[in-house]
Amino acid sequence: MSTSTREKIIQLGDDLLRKQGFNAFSYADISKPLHIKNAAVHYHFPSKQDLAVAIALWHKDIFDRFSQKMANKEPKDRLKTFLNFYHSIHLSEKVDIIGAFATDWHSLEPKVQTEVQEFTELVINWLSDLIQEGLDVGQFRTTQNARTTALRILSSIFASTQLVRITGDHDFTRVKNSILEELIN
Amino acid sequence: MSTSTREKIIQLGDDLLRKQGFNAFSYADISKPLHIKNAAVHYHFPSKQDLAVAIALWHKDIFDRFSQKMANKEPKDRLKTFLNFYHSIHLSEKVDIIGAFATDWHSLEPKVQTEVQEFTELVINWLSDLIQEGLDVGQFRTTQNARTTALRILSSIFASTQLVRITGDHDFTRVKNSILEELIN
DNA sequence: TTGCACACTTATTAGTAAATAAGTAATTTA
DNA sequence: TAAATTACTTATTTACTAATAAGTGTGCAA
Repeated sequence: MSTSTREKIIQLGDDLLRKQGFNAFSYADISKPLHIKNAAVHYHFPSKQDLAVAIALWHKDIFDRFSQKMANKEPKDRLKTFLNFYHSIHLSEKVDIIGAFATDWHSLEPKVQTEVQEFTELVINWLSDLIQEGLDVGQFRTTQNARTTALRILSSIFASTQLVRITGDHDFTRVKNSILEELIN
Repeated sequence: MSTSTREKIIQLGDDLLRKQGFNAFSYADISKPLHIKNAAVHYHFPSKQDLAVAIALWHKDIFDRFSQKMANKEPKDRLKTFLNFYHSIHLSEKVDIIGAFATDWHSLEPKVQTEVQEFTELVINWLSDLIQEGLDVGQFRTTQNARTTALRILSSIFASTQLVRITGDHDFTRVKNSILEELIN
């Protein structure tokens, strides 16, 4: 199964967005490694904002498949897999897509913002459901409600992908473990 | 007491950095509102990276004065003031300086990175000390050590300034309150 | 009063940005 | 097999970017 040029552009764009920031990469950074011309990228995504929309949609798609695959797993394992996923983001020297979009928020067009908002709600709702389920079966403990706990877990883990760029590696594992410890007896 | 042009450039640069992102603003965005020429900005800060250094140093300076002013307050009040400070960041539609620098990390020169690292350690150490002190006097409870707790609080609160750009206002207060509730009996 | 540092402006440059128009070759469809 | 569609390239444009060289006026110091 070969990857289409369109798909390659999205993946490389995502990589650049999360490694350097949305306004720190250009179409030349995409066209050169793919050995195509600037205009070929514009053929698939007329504007950079169109590319941003496609990247957001791609993440929604990946997350949908992820949550379907995890549907029958128990809450604790779902959370662990989620945190391990962020660990792999950290190891690849990227930051989370939510944070990457958030810091450049005011340079994004409404159509991009809407997609990012939908993706973010998808993740928060998935996390909230997971936590509620864990509370119901007595696997988790927390004094906060499910959405608040979800927000704190999400913010802690995605901020960590940013923070450890500054403070260094060891702090990521520290935060990751503390999230689990806090929730699980 | 009038503000020097140099100071105005730093403050406006900081504003733009945290509203739009480091690579989303130009020297023209600074010179126009201040009614000076592009080259005047370059006179004070020859390169954009020099301006970034100055912004980081400015934050170190502000934080030093903040921590001196708070030195005699009890841990609980220090933490509350710290969280309220982030609330004001959120209200002014900015993100935290640490996150703003982190997402554009790979487009920053070493001299900038070093200053940002030093500022970040300053904040983490201040938070750690505050938490340790709170634990010692029985004002806080946590199963984690002080640095881990500091990292989780910092990441939660600075990520929230980003996250609520996407999800909306109400979630900020939610997270802020949950940080306090979790720590204080 | 001379001269020199300071805080700029004027004017320009070299480079890069996103974006588009027009052309081409290969494949698909009618 | 003619026509249209797809996936590009070539070539160019407009606009902006950071950065710099050279000049200007103002005020202070020797």
